[in-house]
Amino acid sequence: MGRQATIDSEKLIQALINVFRNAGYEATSLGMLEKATGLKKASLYHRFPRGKEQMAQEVITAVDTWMKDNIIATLRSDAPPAERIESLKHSLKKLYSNGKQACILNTLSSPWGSNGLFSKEIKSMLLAFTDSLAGVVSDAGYDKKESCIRAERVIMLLQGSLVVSRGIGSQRPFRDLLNRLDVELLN
Amino acid sequence: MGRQATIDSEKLIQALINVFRNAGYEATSLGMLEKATGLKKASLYHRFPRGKEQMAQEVITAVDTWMKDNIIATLRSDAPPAERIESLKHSLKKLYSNGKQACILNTLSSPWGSNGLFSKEIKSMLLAFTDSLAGVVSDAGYDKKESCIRAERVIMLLQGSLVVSRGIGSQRPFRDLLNRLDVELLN
DNA sequence: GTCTATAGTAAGATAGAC
DNA sequence: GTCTATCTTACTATAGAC
Repeated sequence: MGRQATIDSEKLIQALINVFRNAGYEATSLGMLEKATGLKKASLYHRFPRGKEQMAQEVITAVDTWMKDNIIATLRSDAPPAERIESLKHSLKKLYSNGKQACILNTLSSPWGSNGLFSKEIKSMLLAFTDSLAGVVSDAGYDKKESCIRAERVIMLLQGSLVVSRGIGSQRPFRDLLNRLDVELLN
Repeated sequence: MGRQATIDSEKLIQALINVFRNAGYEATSLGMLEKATGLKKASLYHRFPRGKEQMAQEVITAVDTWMKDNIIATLRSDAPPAERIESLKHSLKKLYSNGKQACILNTLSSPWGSNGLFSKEIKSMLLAFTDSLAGVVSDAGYDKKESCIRAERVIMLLQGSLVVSRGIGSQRPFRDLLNRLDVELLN
């Protein structure tokens, strides 16, 4: 066996996620990634030979996996709708540090018609989230069309609450939304 | 009189706005600004001696003025609430090119606790927008607390619809929200 | 697997001619 | 007021020692 890694890939990818989602792709420098991971540039290139672009790609992939394993899977479980929503609340609270962290789907998204590096993954995650959430509303007795409207509205409220929370420097909008989640969906 | 400017400051600032709001501050390069304005670096420095930072500052100021003169002033007029909302609809449609353009309050905002360059202005604009919108709801007969909740909710829906529209590459979420604006505010 | 050192490139910013 | 040319710095990326 060769030398041990000074940071396991789990913690490593988590450090990378935190930089990219707060700064966005272009604003993220290797210097920031060095500081966040405790690894020097050359070491980062050893693990990610294609550099910054590869790091961002693996970050997006890790987020996608986390979303599927946690958010989506729970929303598609066979628990009662109210329970699934309660579970979603806790996942979102954790994911966004109760409103202090931006959403990476927002900060890594690119301008219209620019074929951004992560456009495909971002679109796919937003649609999967909306679709699985609509399923919960549908299971609670609403028809398909109304379920889709409510699900998409809650996704917009979620993204908007993070934008507003960051903009005014208060976690309140995000926290308030979480407390109203069930009402917004099932009322 | 000296030589004439090849681009008047009105068009110039508009070109700068379009770059900054689509790319964000860090990702915006002088090269992009050269292309968008048709002016060379040195000419941009002639008009904005403190460079990129000053350009972004004047961009934010211009947006702030536009918001006050259009959105806020209209929302605070003495027209019937339904008319003011209808007017808001058209302002937003124009401001965001019917959902194709991101909101500069989102793309220029900085991570939590980072004392971003534009934090003060962004917060002030979000609060003024929310407050004036709450006034409309209040004039329609709702009590103060409920008016604030509805106003903030619509601001979040607006920001969220722009995030989702960009994320999935469709103007539909933004357009749908505009069509439901009056319902969301006045029920 | 991690590091120091360095090459190469792009960005922000300035000087001076016209 | 705008330009070309240049300076300086910061960043991405690589080479090679340990």
